[in-house]
Amino acid sequence: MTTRITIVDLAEELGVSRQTISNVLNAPHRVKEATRLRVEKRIAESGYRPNSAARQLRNHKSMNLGMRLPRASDGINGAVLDGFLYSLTEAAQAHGYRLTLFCADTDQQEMNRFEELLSVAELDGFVLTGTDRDDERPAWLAERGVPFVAFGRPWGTEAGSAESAHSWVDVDGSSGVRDATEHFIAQGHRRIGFIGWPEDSAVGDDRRNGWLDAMTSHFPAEEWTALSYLGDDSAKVGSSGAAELLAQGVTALVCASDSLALGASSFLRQSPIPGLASSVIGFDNTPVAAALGLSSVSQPVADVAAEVMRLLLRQFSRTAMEPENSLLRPRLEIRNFQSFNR
Amino acid sequence: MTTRITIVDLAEELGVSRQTISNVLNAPHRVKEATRLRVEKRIAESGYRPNSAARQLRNHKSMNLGMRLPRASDGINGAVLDGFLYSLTEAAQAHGYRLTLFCADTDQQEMNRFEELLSVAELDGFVLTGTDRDDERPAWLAERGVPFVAFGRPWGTEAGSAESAHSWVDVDGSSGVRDATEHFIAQGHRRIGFIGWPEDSAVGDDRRNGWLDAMTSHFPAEEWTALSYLGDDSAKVGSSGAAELLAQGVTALVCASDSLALGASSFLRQSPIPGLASSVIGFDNTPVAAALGLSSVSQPVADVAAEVMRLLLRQFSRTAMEPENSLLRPRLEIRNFQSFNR
DNA sequence: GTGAAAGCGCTAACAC
DNA sequence: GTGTTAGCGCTTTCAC
Repeated sequence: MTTRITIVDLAEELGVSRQTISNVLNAPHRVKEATRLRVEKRIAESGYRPNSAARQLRNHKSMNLGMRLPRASDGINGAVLDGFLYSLTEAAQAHGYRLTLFCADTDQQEMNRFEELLSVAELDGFVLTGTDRDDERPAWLAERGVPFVAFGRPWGTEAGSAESAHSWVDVDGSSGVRDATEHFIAQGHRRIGFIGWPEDSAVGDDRRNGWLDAMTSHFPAEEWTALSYLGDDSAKVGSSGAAELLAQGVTALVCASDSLALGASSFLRQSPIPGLASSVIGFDNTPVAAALGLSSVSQPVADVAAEVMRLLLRQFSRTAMEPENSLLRPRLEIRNFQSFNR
Repeated sequence: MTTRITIVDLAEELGVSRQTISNVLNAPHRVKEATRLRVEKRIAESGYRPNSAARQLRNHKSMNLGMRLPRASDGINGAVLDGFLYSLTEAAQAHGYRLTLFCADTDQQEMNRFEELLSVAELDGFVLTGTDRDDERPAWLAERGVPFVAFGRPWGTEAGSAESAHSWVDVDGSSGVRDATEHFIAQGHRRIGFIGWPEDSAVGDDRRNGWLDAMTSHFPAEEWTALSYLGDDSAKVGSSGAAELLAQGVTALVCASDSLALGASSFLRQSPIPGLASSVIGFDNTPVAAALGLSSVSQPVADVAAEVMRLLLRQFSRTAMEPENSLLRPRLEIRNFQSFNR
C-alpha cells in the first residue's frame, strides 16, 4: 500500500480547511459551488477515500450489515439462501454497505454474536433468516432498538400470538404451490398429489395450504384429500411418496421441495406410463431442477434481497416508524423434462 | 443499546489509568498480576468489549478479511464454495476475525473492490477463489503487499511461467479422480470411461489427468484412450457421454463433476444392464449426490478453510516469509446407489 | 460559506 | 509497573 491520503492532505493541496472537504462529502449544499467542484475534482483525481474507521468512531455507524450464515444443509435446498446471499451482498454494496458473515449453531448463540458484533463492530443492522415458530431473535433485537429485517414471516408462538411486529420479507409459498397445482388443473389433471413435510413445519404447512386451496376450489374433497404424503425432506421420501400416491391413481405431483421432486420424478421415470415423470413440480428452483429439466416454483431471491435492503435503509433513515412487510410471489418455472434425455 | 462502556469507565471504577486496562488487554505481561486479575475480573463482569473502530484507527488493523462471493452458478457445483464459505467464516471467527463479502463480475472489478476495501475498510487480507490461467489478482495483491491466500493453485500463464509465488491451498483433483478410477479397477472393471470438461479448463485437465494416470499404469493405451468424452458442465453432457461411452463398452464411468455424474447415472438407469447406474462416480460430493446415493469425490472444505486461515495468520504475524502451499487430498465417498430406490 | 476547536475510543511512546 | 501525552482520520458544534 502506498501512503494513505487523508482529508488533511487534500485540504492543504487545495488551500482550504479540512472541514470544507468534509462538508463537500457530507453536506455539499453548505459549500459554494465553485469550491465544491474544485474539491470534488481533486478527490476524484487523487483517489481519496474516507476512512471508515474514523467515520465510525465519530458517527457510530459502521456501514456494515450482519447475517448469520446457516450451516450448509444436507438437502438440496440451501441453494435458495445461496442466491439470496449473493443478491443481498450486491444490494448492500450498491448502497455503500458491507456485509459481515458470522456463524452460530443455535439461535441463542446467534444472539450472543449479535451482542458481540454490536459492541465490537457496531454493525448497523442484521438480516435474519430461517425464522420459525417461537423465534426469540426478533424480540431480542427489537428490545435493543437494533434495525433488522427478516427473510421469513414471523410464524407466531405455539399459542398463536404474533407479538413481534417487525419488518420482514417473505415469499408466498402457498401461492406458489397453488399456481403449480392450478397449472396441472389447467392441463386437465384431476388427481393431483402433494408430497411435503411433516405438520410441525411452518413453511411446510404454508406450502401444503397452496395445494389444499387449489384442490378445494376445484374438486369435491372426497376425491383428493387422501392424496397427500408427508415426510422429511429427502429424495427417498419423494420416491416413496410417488410410489404410494401413484398407487392411488395420481397423474401429477406437486412437491414442497426439489429434493422431494427429484425423488418423485426419478421414481416416475421408471414407471411404465410415459410422460409421467414430467408431471412433477418442485419448489425452490434449485440447480438440480435446472440440470434435470424439472419444473419448479422459483423464489425471487434478488427481489427479496432488494426489498430487505430497502426496509433496512428505511429503518436507518427515519426514526420510529411502523414496520413494513412484503410477501413476494414466486414464479412458476415450467421446463420441458423431455429435452434432457436427448 | 445501553450506553457504551469504554476503557475510561473501567479505569475510573478501578482507580487505575486507562493505559493499564489497555495493557491488560494487549500486553498482559507488563501488568502486575494482582492488578491484572482485578482488571480482568471487572472486564468480564461488565461485559466490556474493545471498540474495533477505535482500535483500527490506531493500529490500521481491522480484523476483517475479504472474499468475493462468486455468483451462484447454474451448475450443481458451487455447493463446494458453500461449504467452504461456512468453514472459512467459522475459522475466521475462531481467530477473532470477521469475514466481509463482496461481489464482482470480473477479475478487474474484483481488483477495484480490493482497492476500495483496502482504503476504506482497511481489510487485513483476502481469500481468492476460482483462480485460473492468467489470473492477475495474485500479482495485484502481491505488488501492494496485501496478505492473501488462494483456494486454488496458480495455474501459470499460457506461456507456462509461474511467476506468482504466493500462498495457496488446493485440493488434489487428479488424485481424487485417480482414487475413483482405481476403485473401479479394484472391483474388476477394465473399460472405465471418463466424462469431463473441454481441454481449456485447468481444473478439468487436472481431474482428467487422474484418470489418465490410473489407466496408464494398469492397462495398455489402445484399450482405453478413446473412452473419454468432454463437454460443458451439464447433466445433458453427462447423459450424452454415458450413451456414447456405453456404446464403446465401458462398464464404469468417472466424471469430473456431479452434474455430469447425475446425467450419466440418469441415463444408465434406463439402460437394460442392471447395476450399471451405480458404476458412476462424480466429483464434489454435492447435496445432489447425497440425495441420489451417488458416489462422489469429496473436497475437504473444512480442512481447506482451516489451512487458508492458518496461512493468512502466518502472513499477519511474521514479516517477509516464504509463501507456503498445501495440496489436500480429497476423499472418495462411496454410496450404495441401490438404497435410494426403495 | 468557511475556519477553529474538540473529541469519538483506543494504544504507542515515553516518563515516572 | 503504572500514568501521562499525543494522535490515528474524521465530523459536529460553534465562531467568524
